[in-house]
Amino acid sequence: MTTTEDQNEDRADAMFHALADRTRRDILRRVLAGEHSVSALAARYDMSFAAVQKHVAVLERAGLITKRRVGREALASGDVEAVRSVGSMLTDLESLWRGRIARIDELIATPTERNE
Amino acid sequence: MTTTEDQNEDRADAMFHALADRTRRDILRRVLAGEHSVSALAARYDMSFAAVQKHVAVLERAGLITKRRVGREALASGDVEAVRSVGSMLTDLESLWRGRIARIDELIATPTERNE
DNA sequence: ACAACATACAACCAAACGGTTGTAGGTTGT
DNA sequence: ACAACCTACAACCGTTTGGTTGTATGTTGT
Repeated sequence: MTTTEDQNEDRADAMFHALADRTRRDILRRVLAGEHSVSALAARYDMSFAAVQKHVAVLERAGLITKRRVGREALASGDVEAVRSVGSMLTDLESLWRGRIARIDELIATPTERNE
Repeated sequence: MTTTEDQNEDRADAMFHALADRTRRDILRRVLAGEHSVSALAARYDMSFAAVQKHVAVLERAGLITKRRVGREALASGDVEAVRSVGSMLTDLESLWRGRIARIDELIATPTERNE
C-alpha cells in the first residue's frame, strides 16, 4: 500500500488549514510544551468551551495533536513529528527554488553560448 | 518601529492560509522554480483565469510571491525568504517541545527528589 | 487602426468557517 | 445517591472562501 499523492495533498490541506488560525497555533504551542486537558485549555481563551473544543478537534484531525482519555479528562499532546513533516514540505519547496538558482548560475557560467 | 505581535500573527495567518490550498501550493512550486506570467499559470489549471488570478493575489498578499510588470504581462516569482520564515515558525514550535522533553529528562535524572 | 491578448476587478453564489447555545452522557468526590 | 465536572456533538448564524461570469483597461503585432 502506497499513499497516493491526493492523500498527501489532503494531509497538507488539513495541516496548513489547522495552522492558519492564531488560537489553534496558540493551543498547539501549549500542548507541545506539555499535556493539557481540553477544559484547562479552554480556560485560557475568551471564547466558549465548545469553540476551543472545536479547535482542538481540527488540530487532532490534522494529526498535529493526539488525545488520550484519563478518567473524565481528555489530555491533548502536540505531535512534534507532524510539525516536522510540515517543515519538510517547506524545504521541498525550497529545493525547487534552488534548482532555479542552479539553472541561472549555469547561464552565468557559460554566457552567450551558441544555443543548442 | 518594532513590529507588534499581532502583526506577526496576521502574517502567519495569511501565510498558512495561503498554503492551505493545493492549487496555491502548486502555483507556488511553479513560481519558485521560475518566473511565470499569470496567464501561463492559468493555462495549467482546470478553472477560470479569474480564479487562478485570485489565487495568485492571495499568495502575493501573504508575501509568498512577488509580481513584476513586463509589458502586458505580470510575471510572478516565488519568494524563498518568505517560505523560510514559515519554516522558522515551525522550528519555534519544535523548540517548545524540546523544552518539554528537557523537563522530563530532568525528572528522570533526579527521581523522587524532596519537592522544594 | 484595430483585433487579439493579458490583466484587474466587481458582482454574484454555494459551501466552509468560526463562533454561539443547548443537550446528553460518562466520571468524580462527598 | 447525587451534584459538580469534563467532554462531545447537534443546530444555528453571520462572515469568509473559492469558484463563476462579465466588464474595463492597457499592450502588442499586423
